[in-house]
Amino acid sequence: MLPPYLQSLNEQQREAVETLEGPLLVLAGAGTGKTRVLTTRIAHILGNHKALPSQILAVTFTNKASYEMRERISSLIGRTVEGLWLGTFHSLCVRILRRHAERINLKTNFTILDTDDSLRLIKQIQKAENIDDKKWPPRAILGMISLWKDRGLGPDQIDKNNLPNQYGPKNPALTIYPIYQERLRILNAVDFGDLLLHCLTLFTQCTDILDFYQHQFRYILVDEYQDTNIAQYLWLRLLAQGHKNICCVGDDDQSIYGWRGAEIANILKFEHDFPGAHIIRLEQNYRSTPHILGAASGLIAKNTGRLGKTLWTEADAGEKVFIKSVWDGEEEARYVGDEIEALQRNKFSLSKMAILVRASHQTREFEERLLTLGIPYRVIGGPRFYERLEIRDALAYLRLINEPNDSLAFERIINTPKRGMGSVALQNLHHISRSEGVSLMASAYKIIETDELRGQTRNTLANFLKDVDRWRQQVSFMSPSDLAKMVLDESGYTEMWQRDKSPDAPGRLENLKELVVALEEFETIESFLDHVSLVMENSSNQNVDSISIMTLHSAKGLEFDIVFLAGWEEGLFPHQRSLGETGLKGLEEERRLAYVGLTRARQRAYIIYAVNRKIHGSWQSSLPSRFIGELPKEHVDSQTAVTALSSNFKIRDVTGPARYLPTSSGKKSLSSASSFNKFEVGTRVFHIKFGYGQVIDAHGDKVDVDFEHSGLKKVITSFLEKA
DNA sequence: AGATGTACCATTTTT
DNA sequence: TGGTACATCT
Repeated sequence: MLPPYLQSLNEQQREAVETLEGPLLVLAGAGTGKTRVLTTRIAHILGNHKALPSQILAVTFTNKASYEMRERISSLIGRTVEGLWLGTFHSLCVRILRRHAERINLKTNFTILDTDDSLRLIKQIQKAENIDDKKWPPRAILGMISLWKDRGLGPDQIDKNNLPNQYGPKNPALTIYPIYQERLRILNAVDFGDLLLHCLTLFTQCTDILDFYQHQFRYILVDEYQDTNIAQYLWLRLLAQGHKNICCVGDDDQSIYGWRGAEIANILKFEHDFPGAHIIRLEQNYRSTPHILGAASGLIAKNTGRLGKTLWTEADAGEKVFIKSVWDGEEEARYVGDEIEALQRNKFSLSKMAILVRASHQTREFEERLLTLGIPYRVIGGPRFYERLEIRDALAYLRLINEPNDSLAFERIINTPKRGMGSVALQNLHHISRSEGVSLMASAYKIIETDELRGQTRNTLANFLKDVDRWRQQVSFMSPSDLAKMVLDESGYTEMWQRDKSPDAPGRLENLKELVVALEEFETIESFLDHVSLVMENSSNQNVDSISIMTLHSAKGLEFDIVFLAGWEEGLFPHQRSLGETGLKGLEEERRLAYVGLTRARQRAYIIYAVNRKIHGSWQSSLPSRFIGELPKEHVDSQTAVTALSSNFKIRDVTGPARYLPTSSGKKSLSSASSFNKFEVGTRVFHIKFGYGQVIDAHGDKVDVDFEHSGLKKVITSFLEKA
């Protein structure tokens, strides 16, 4: 008799769950239930008492995925599970490093720096080393260093004769990398990449520790294997050498993190790395309609070097992928907003819809439109709570209390609120810090013993140091939440915002309160800071039914009934920068991204492209994305012709920018009988804003309507419904 | 020290 | 277009 959780699986899924011994690679296409396989597998291992929770190591791509997996496992086996090693690579590495950091010359209370801090640090180094930050922006330097780290290379492991980059041999990242690592050590801090790198160092240098974990983890499971980078791959391979029970789930067609060092090659050489590996393919798609699946499959077939899967489904045909051409970004947002409202009227819930964009700045126009329409939305992966100015300041206070050598935190708050410690005083501290190789805090202690600073500045600095000392002494007597509240009050930070007359000051005070509340859930400041640096989702996940806006990258692993794919234009998607340097490789990754986007949709997918787009304040005309042309005709419903006409009409409306627009190209004058015939003269129509009315004149997709309440208006047919 | 003004350039994607 | 780095002002 099969346990109930196995009964509902198909043959391949069940095989993937039940093959418990030896290396296993599950090649799972989009929407084939790979996450389900992973959770069921863990439940199965636990249910059969094959292993204790602590003997299972499961790696997911996001923290959110971990939470969801944990919940599903609990519901499958009917009880909560404690002690699983379930998390992202990063969170698992933190867990290990917090135990053993001192073995590799790192203090266990290290701070985890985010990208912002890393950039500031690099900038400081560039200044000190006289490296032009115009020619070599810190972002580029950090990108280079991160890439090395993603490949598992420390500063002393770089092959100077074989630099894998486009910047050439004079690349200052080479100089900066060792200095950067040394500075991090002084700060007692690590960056994202270090988490993996230090963990690797730990495993290779301390064989007893590696032994211990190799023994402990009897079952290793990895989700989204196609997006592991070399460092993560090495990490996994080391740990898997013990029991060799590693189960990786992935889809080469959904590899979209090549730019971050992910290697599809990892999935291709799995058999080689783990001899005797078993391979299972999941090809039955349970998510999308055949039209959506057909469009996506046709698109991805243009890529070369695929492992190749043939997805199929038993679902009913459903609707074709809908392609819509619009005049510009504004109309795009308007169109999407109107569709959303129409769908809402048909009882679709907002939480089942998503707007997916290529680049995060595209979210803005949609946000504005949804705000005016009063449609609740949330931007996934957008500006986050913990990235707000006031929260970062407050966190800096906590960081400094937790680790006084965290100079970046020190620098952030030494003059916030204003204490009269200006740039001159700070430069003095930096000078000492650099020449003696100590932190800013330590430099401050030194300088107040001297006459380097003016009397008053010296006093304020001395007082600040006393304050920090006092706060540090309270750590063991107060809860993190109470301590934070006290620190914010005593430092004058709260007061600073209370005095501030600007309109956003009250909101900031609210956020600070929210931070204090959030802290209540944590036992130590350190655990809270870990949470902040590793967990990215917005804390304000209200229960309001709302539509999601996000980038295609953030949409990975998610699914929605209705998906709006916006901005499918050459240059934007595929993005110009992905084409330039990496050529075909870049293009294929963009195509996989398009594939990921399409396959998020269960019932209906819209693809939208604008004929004109504003870039850096000036208008540019754009061509439809080549991906649109690559979609099999039988699976799409295109309205290109309608829009060509609409462009001509709209030029009259656009006053300034219209000058820069090209005259319409011949290609778009193809006619399709579909949409604008619907609204012939005399048709009774409904308009969202103007209500009911009658068409009195029609030209192209623009019609004159006599509305019962609003009078004569010229409107676009896409706003209209037949009444 | 801090506030105000001006010139310049550009972020594609994120654990 | 809008953010930010630097220069100049009070």
